[in-house]
This record gives sequence, structure tokens and C-alpha cells, in this order.
Amino acid sequence: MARRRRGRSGDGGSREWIFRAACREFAGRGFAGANVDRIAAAAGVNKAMIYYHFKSKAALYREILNDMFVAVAARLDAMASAHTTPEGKIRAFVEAIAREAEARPHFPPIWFREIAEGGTHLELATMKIVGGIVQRLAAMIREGIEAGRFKPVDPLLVHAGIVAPVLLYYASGDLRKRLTRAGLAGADSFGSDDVIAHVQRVTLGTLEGKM
Amino acid sequence: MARRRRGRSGDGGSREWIFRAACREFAGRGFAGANVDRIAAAAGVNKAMIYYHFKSKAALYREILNDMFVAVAARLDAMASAHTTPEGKIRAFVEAIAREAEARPHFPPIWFREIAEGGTHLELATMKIVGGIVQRLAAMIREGIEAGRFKPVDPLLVHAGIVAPVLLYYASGDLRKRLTRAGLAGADSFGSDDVIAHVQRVTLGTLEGKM
DNA sequence: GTCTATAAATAGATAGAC
DNA sequence: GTCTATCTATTTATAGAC
Repeated sequence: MARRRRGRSGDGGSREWIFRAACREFAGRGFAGANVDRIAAAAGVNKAMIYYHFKSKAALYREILNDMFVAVAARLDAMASAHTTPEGKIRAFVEAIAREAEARPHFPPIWFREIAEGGTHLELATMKIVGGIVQRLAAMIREGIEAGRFKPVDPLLVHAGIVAPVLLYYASGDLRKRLTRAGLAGADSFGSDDVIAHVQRVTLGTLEGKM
Repeated sequence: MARRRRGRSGDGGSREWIFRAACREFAGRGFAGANVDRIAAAAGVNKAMIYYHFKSKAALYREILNDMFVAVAARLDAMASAHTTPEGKIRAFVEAIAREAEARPHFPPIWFREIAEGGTHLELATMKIVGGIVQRLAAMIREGIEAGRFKPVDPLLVHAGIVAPVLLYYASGDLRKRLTRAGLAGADSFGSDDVIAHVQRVTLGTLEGKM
């Protein structure tokens, strides 16, 4: 442990080392389970530095939450603009969630825990960004309906059908390993690309009303 | 707070009061965030009683985890036996998960958190029960394939497509309330029956290869 | 910006009386 | 089975020197 990834290119100094170590700590142990001493050790800085850069453990956590959704929204816009058809946009939405989960491995577990906690730590600004993400998907569906290619389906049901399985896949990596080690049908039979393709197929099938 | 549901019919005494209060506490705050004093207060018993009935906070939590999956497996068997067709069994699987989430509101949030934690608290016996649940679904799919009604789809992908959205719906109740209060597209446009029907339709559409 | 030392509160667990 | 009192360890947070 201790002293990780200092001196790497793209490093923003102690503040960023702390931020990254905190992402891992909160993802692995949750807000209450996370330990400031451990974050400091993993970041390779003194504990007092955390309070120099951040107001509190809670403020640090809230900043991570906000960063997650800012990144998702940005990636969503970047990927969606490359597609013109409603189908392409839906595919891009699914892939954007998955790619963001890969870029920020703390995203799925932290979000799962925060959902379980009722979103207690979400700032208003962050909630608005979360709302905007759902609205982007709703707009894609509306567009597809107007183009006569999609049947009307509740956007939140579609959203859940995409985000829940994709994030579950990324959040459950350790659990699946553990189940496999225990001699159970752990299933390493597929990878992230299979998950993405499957969710894209299921989602479009639902929207195109082929069932 | 304090002193809840004592003297109700079906009460099993202090041990059960503690167990139920602990379910709520762990669901709302996670394992690390849960507080033994608060559990005792909510159960209306003295804190020492918790250690009289359970070995430790962790042991109490592990017992709750195990109880959850024993109940899911039991409900699954009870509901599946009432159906003969592969389609009916898949529908019953979806409904069983949902009904169990209603019967044990702590199930979705606790399971989400435990997944995020890599299943660290799962005993071997509990993991076997979890594995058995996936195997039950796999058997239903296999049966449908052999009957020429389903296309081959990875059972774990199907499982994720069912369990993730259903549990997300139940686990996100408080979050959705919070988003709505913040003036966002909270979506109270549908209820649990809509979610169940939607997931059943999507799952069968996927298995029947209509996309 | 960085570190040492420490305050101050919280929380899991147990001893022992009744 | 139940309660009081308490031990002990952990942990967030800050004061203050360099």
C-alpha cells in the first residue's frame, strides 16, 4: 500500500492523488466504511492534506459523486453527436454508460450504494445532472417515436433496462470472482462487449416493439 | 424512534425485534454505517441483548443476508411449480423477485450494497443459495430451448436483465422521491406492476428471439 | 503546501448484577 | 432473559510548527 501513482503524467498533485485514492476507497467500502487515514495512505499524503484540500470527508465524497455524472453527461453528448438515427443514438447511450464505467471503475459501485442510501449525499446540482441524463434518453426515444420507428415506452423503464444491467456487470466483478472461486457457476463466459451488445439488442427490440 | 412493533402477532420476541430493526438499519446505512445502538433503540431492547442473541454485528448481518436468499429461493420454487410452460416459468421468476422485494424491502438495497462490496460478507452457504437461484433460471431457459421456443441466450445476461432493473426499481424509491422533490422528472408514472410487466415482456422477447 | 500531535466524539463489545 | 456501566479501539477533524 501507500504511495501510489505519484509522478505520473497527468497528475495534478496531492489534491488529485487524494481524489483518486478516495474514489477507490469509497467504491470499496462505501461512505461510512471509508476511512480518511486509509485514503491518505493510499494517496501517499499526510492525512491533514485531505482537510487542506477538502472541507470534510463528506465534501470529498460529494465531489466524487458530482464528477461521476458530469463525466457521464459529457461522454453522452460526445458520443450521441456522432450518430444521426434514433437507433444509433440508443446504441451510443448504452455504450457511453459502459465506457464511463470502464473509465471510472468507482462509478458503478458508488452509484449502487448511493441509490441504496436514497441519494442522501447528492447535491442539488448533481441531481440536476442526473435528471439531464434521463432526459437525454427520453429525447432520443421521443425522436424515434416521431420518426415512426419506436413504439411509446416509458423512458424510465428503458433507462432502468439499460443502466441497471450494465452497471451491475461492472459492479459485480469481484462478486463473480468470489462465486467462481467457491466453485459456482461464476460465468466468465462473456466480456463487456457481449454485455453492451446484449443490452443494445434488448433495448432496441423493446423500443421497436418486436415483442 | 425506539420501541417498535412489540406485541404484534407473529412476533418472536426480542431476537426477532432485533432482526427486523437490523434489516432496516443495514438497508438504510450499509454494514459499516449501521449502528448497533440504533438497532437496539429501534428494536426497543437493550444493546446487550443484541450480543446475547447474536455473536457480533457482522454475524447479525450475515444472518440477514442468508435469510434473504433462502426466502428468494423458497418463493421461486413455490411460484415456479404453479407453471408448466417455459414462458410461464420465466414470468413467475420475474414476479417472484419482485414480490420478495416487496416482502423484504431491505433485500434490494442490502443486495446492491453487498454487490458493490464484492460479496465480502457472504458465507459459503449463502453463496451456494445465490448460485442455485441463477441455476433455476438457467434450467428454465434450457427447457425453453429444448422445447424449441427459446433461442440460446447466456443465462447470466438474462438474469442481469431481470434482477437488475427490478431491484433497482425497489431500491430507488427514496431516490426517486428526492429527485421529484427537487423538481426533476422523478417519474411516478408507473408502479410495481408496470415494472414487472415490462421486464417480463422484455425478457420473453429476448428469449423468443424476436429481435 | 506539508507534517506532528492531539482533541473529541463515536461505536463495537463485554462484565456482572438482577 | 434483561439491564447498567464501562472498557477499548477507532476515527473525523483541527491546532500549530516548519
